[in-house]
Amino acid sequence: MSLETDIKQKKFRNSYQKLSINLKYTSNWLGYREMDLFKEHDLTSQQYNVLRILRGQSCSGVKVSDIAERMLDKNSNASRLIDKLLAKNLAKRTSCPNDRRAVDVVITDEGLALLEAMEPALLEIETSLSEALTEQEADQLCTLLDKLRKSE
Amino acid sequence: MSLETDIKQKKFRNSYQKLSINLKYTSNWLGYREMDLFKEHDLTSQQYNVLRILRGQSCSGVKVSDIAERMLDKNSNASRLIDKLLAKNLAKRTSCPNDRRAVDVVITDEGLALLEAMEPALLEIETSLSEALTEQEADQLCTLLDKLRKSE
DNA sequence: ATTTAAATCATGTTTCTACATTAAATGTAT
DNA sequence: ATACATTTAATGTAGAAACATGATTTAAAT
Repeated sequence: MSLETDIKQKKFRNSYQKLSINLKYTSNWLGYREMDLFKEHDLTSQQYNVLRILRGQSCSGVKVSDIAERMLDKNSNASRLIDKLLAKNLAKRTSCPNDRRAVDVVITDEGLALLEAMEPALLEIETSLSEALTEQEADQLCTLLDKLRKSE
Repeated sequence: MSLETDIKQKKFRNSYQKLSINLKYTSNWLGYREMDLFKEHDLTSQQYNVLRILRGQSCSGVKVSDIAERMLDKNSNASRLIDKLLAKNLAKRTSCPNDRRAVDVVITDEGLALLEAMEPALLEIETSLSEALTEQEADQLCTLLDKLRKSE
């Protein structure tokens, strides 16, 4: 369905307003698809996001402030998100010896296993996207999104 | 900045994973820009979204269920959002005579005036987007987003 | 050395979201 | 007409997010 019929709005002020609305709508649309999967594993999408970041640095551990910086949703409270992961044994905190303000967070084996377990379903979502867009189109979309963010 | 440097992730599983992340990241990026404006007028982006929907049907009024259906964020509690707008005199409820279950919501003059007052700043954001993308590119991006949502 | 500022993370509080439940009105079939 | 299901909106509640503040450690300035 086109955006117009989806949200029942016929006219837009200009191409950029339409783009803004479409971008948010499509991002939410995809978010809801993933959310079902996250819920099955008792994760929020933010918690998953943190786990993914931790896996990317699983050897060394990541400071809380670095996690916050890399998160897609900048306003999230990384400290509390990590509390949740801790409570589920998906991550662990280790105080950083050379800077006692900092806290290194590391993903546990259990956390890695959870990500592993979710992989097939995520791949399935990605495969379904590949039915709609060719790889070239997906790359092109990415390039346009990157370009959009260049504006001040 | 490219997505890779923004979120400090070098490698992606495939083009579609990268697209998923980029889509969410870019949507949030734009959302934050608008949020500042909304806050200045004591609105959340959801409340603004509802006001925009109401304006689109300002003559007739919109049922709560229709608002919920058209919202970008489907899970929002339209009923409570409307409470907030009511408390600020931006919308009013009128019970629907031919179906007493339904409640028609109408935007007030004050609501219309608020939208009017925000228009210049929103246009400014859109103008800044036009520095990054041509109109053709914006349309192309829209088309690709529509196409993406066709997948099941 | 002492003071000041900055960085880092945790916590308190308020508001919002997600989900289930309730309540009333309407539709439908017998 | 009655019974039962469905639609529509509001509310109760737990949990999460948003935002401000506080506590501790480090770095910088004088």
